[in-house]
Amino acid sequence: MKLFKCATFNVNSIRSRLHAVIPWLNEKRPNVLCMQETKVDNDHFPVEAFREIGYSLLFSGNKEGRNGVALASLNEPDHYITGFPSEPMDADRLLVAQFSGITIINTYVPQGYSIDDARFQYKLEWFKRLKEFIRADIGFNHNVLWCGDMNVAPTDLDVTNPKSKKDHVCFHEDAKKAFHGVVALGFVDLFRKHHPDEPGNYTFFDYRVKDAVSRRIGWRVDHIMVSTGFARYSEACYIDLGPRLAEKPSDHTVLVAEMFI
DNA sequence: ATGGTAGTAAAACTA
Repeated sequence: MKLFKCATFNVNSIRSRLHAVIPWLNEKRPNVLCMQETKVDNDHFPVEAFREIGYSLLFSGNKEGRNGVALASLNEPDHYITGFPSEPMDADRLLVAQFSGITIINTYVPQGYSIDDARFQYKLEWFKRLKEFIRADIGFNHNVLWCGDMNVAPTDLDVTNPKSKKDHVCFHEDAKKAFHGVVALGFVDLFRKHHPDEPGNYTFFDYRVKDAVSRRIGWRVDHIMVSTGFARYSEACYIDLGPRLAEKPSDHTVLVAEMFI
């Protein structure tokens, strides 16, 4: 049995976060790091900084400097896909990498803006499209890790003041239901498996809330969802605040899964 | 908190 470590991190601009990402990656050496909100187009992704410490890179951004997903890995993937099979492809939000025996799905789910906005309906639809994509094109005949910024806090344990957030796009009942629709395909929330009933564990702290981290005002919206069969082989799942200690941290934190393979 | 900050860019827009 070997350990396969997979991490996910919304970097909020990879070029502004290299100083925090590269030292962390070089110290912890996970097999895979999924990144979201890289905010860089494919011609300007800082691949060299990753290659210097022995990581291969997949990245899929856009020309507008928004969104963007990437995947750094110790081994080259056998195969990869960016975006959905049909329009709108959202290649800057979905990246799938196939390694021997493990499929990694890296998503940056649309935030939704406001529950009365068309972008919220787009978010709900996005989960439906993801569900169909996973069901039809990926399947569960092998080990699957679905990682990323899902922009959904699944339960009351996952936000600071649940009563005040019923109409928030990341906590509205419809958002939770859409998210759970994908989960119901056969995923386990790995952080919750290892930390059942434990409140106050957050992966996102709004820059606009003063001293959010020390006051524990945050959201658990970044997740590692593991196919049910594979979830039996987990060793640990934890939030790593390491990159938060750097100057100018991201508003998100790193989430790590350790799997026996 | 009907704020707040940080990122993209080069004035708003998104989170």
